Amino acid sequence: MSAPPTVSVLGYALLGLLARGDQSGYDLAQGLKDPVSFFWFAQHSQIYPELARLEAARLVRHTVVAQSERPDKKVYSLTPAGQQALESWLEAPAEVPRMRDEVVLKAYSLWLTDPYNGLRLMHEHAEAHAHRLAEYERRLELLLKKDDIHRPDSPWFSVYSVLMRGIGYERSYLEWCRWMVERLEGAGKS
Amino acid sequence: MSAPPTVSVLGYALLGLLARGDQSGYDLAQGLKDPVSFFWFAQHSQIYPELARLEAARLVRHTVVAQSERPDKKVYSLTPAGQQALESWLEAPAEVPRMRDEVVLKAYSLWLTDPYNGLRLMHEHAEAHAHRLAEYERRLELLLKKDDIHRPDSPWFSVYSVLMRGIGYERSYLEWCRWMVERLEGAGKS
DNA sequence: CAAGAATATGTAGAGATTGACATATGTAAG
DNA sequence: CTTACATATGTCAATCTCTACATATTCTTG
Repeated sequence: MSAPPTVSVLGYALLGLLARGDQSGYDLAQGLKDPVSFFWFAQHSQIYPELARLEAARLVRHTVVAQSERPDKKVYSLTPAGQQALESWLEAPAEVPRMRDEVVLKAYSLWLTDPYNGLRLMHEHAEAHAHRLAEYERRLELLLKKDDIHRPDSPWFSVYSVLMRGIGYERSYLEWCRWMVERLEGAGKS
Repeated sequence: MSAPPTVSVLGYALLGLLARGDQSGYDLAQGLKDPVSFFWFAQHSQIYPELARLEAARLVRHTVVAQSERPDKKVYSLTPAGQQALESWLEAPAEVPRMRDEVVLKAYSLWLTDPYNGLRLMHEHAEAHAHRLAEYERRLELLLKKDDIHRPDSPWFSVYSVLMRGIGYERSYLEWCRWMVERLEGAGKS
């Protein structure tokens, strides 16, 4: 009768990555960059201790793999208990996510300052989101060539899912930035 | 020659709220709920210490106001230095916000589990976002009756701005949830 | 051969955040 | 009269997160 191990959300993120294949902490840190970073992220300094905790809870285990051309690495894999923990988490309801967005927070005080400041801010971020959107759309195009993506039990379906959310997010953000630019330009004859 | 006081983002959120009018810590906690909560939030246990820090840095000051029908309160107001700090922050560039969204993180592992779990998750969140969207749209309607909202130096312009972002966000989230439901229903003949 | 970049794993300290605990007043409902 | 609720302000401990520090290997570039 052990208490169900308390796993942080980062822990579940790592378990979810490991469910797609065994990886080292370094790989996981990279994996949290590429497609995943827009909905979860962490530094390696957070990942290594978290892996140790997951291992102490017997949700993952590792084997040391010697590499001739690189430093040795610890390759982690899910245990059955880890798989089970991941599935229980998936079945549990999730809070409606709350976001913290410093740009929108600035928008809330933009009335205090010269419209030019807002204009600059919105131009910069329009560019950043346009860039991300283009990148996500490029990936979607590649992804659509697979037919696996339509089967909900395929990991590619999940990649497809989160990519669609990323595109929706970036598109709506970009639209907002452009709307802001219009508004601020229309009035900013200073 | 004092070093420029380091203010947390929460600190700027509070300064931004105080720029709209003097308030108590309790009021600020409420203010961080209503229109603001979708882009920033904090508990009162974070707000009171932060106000103390802002006051130590001379960016705000307070006066105790006795109330006959309620406990006394401390009403905070911006100092000139606080106003200045807020404006400097507005002029500084902002990082492209990264989000942490547990729902999308779950979507990334949904391929591991019965489509029914995903379906339930997406139904729940579709409802939550539809509800928020309706609320924001209701507020927008009220707001559009004001004509102040078109002047970028009016606080109502800023409310308009963040409301538009909120609507864009909720709308794109809702669309995604519904898209997910379609996908999962179409395949989930188990 | 020296410097830099990518791989690889960790620790330490500071700061941010949450949830629980703590206290006090006044009003409204039962 | 008792309970619950809204107002009002705070502290504490645990956890999460970030930045910087620390070390070691191998390959590539100059």
